[in-house]
Amino acid sequence: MKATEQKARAEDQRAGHAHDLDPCASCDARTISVCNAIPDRDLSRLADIAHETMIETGRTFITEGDHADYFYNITAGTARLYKLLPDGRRQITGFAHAGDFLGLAISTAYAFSAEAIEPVRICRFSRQDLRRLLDDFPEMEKRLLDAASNELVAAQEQMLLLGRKTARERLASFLLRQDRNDQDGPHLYLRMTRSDIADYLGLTIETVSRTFTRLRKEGLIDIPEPSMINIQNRAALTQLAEGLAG
Amino acid sequence: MKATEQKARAEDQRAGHAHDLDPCASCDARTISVCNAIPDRDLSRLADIAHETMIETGRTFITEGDHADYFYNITAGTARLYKLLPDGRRQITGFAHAGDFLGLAISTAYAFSAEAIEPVRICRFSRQDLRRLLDDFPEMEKRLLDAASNELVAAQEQMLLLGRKTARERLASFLLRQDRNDQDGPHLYLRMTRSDIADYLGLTIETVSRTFTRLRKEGLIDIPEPSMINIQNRAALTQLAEGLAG
DNA sequence: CGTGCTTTTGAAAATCATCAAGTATAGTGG
DNA sequence: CCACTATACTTGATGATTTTCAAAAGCACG
Repeated sequence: MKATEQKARAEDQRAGHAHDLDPCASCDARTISVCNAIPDRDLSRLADIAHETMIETGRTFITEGDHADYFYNITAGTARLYKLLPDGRRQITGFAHAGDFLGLAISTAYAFSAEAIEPVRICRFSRQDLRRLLDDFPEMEKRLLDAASNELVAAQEQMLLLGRKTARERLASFLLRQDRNDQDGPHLYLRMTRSDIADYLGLTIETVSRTFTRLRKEGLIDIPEPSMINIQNRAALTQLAEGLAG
Repeated sequence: MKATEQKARAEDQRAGHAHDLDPCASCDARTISVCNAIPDRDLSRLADIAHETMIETGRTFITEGDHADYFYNITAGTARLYKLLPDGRRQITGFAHAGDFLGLAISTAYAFSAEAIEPVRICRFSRQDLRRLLDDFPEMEKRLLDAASNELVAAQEQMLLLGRKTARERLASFLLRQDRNDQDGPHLYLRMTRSDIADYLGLTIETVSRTFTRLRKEGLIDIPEPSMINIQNRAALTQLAEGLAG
């Protein structure tokens, strides 16, 4: 075991994660990630090339344009993925959660940056190591293809939102999507700021705020605090998200 | 050989394509498509499950929401891929050319519709047949993953365009991208209408037309006829596409 | 030479952005 | 415990880009 790996292991134990000889076997995210394609008896192969690290809130761990030497698997937390224009305009292309992988880009450079918006735990693989692993476990390649296909579908849905939906429709779509993904009980907790939401939906923070207020006044949602939303009228919100309401 | 396949073969010969015993071996699109992952000696395996068809201009051959039973490989022509909102608003998510594959969606339904905007030749595979082929030729799965990764990068770039670029910047980006893809000599020939361009860039046809006119008056481009564009000042257009110019 | 379609151009309207305060909320240090 | 600061969020007034509505011009086709 390399020193860097020992360090990562130690960090992880401080974070309160018990480990036997095979950290991948006890990984919370395994069953929901591409790693599940590796059979139990071969998990040590995976652990040998995985490098687990904690990323504190606000830290950028992938930078658009950098040489894409590593592949990442998020095992806890949330990251925002974004692209920048030279003058600072930002487009958030998605939010990554436990089970998501990043850095698939075949090209030599990352196509986006990734920054933790709450503490994130990542598993890092070098591209070479991953390539060898994929050669030995074709099932994992299938999983990656499935995951990439799903991301592509989500990206197409987002293009429809950005290109053709109004601010109200964008917010309605966003809330319903968040609600579907994050099942945190009756409330919907937004892990991102208004600024993140704006840059994700192609709007400004003012428009996001105003639109939330309007949806609240119309009784479609309730906002007990800025990052907590209750959906009050799901039917109306759904109609709105599909572009069927004023 | 099944009757339907004989019919397809016959159609194809009418279209002027010579065939030996193995149509995949003589396919113009093979070298630029995922089919290239199949070694020459196994091409008959591919040909056995492929069903080649001509699609006339204007015909929709994939409908969003339909059960995704088939996988398609475009071997000639151009198709527009789009999503619709119930009230008719349309977002074109891309244009597919020879070598592109469609219908990767893992989910049971197609996420978009596909319509020929000039005569298109497609190779159709049933999902089951393809699955078996992929199991036997892991290299093809790798190719699909590479292709999906590239599509994902393009989709993220398009999200930046739709969410954060002005009309001028969108048109500049569009023209440069088209120019990079279609190397038809000195001119850039647009295969799609203004309406298609508008629905691809999240604009209206009027805005597209006005913006083209303005770019022409400023000397960045020349428009000898509506579907033919000459880039006059590539540097300025590039600056504009990156958001660095007024 | 109409007829229908695409494209272009003009004027008015609307949505959303920008500019500008003002209000919460959380964290810090006295 | 209370200012004090920093940050996020909200709200208001104004403005600009883009859309909508409308019509004319250009082209292909029968």
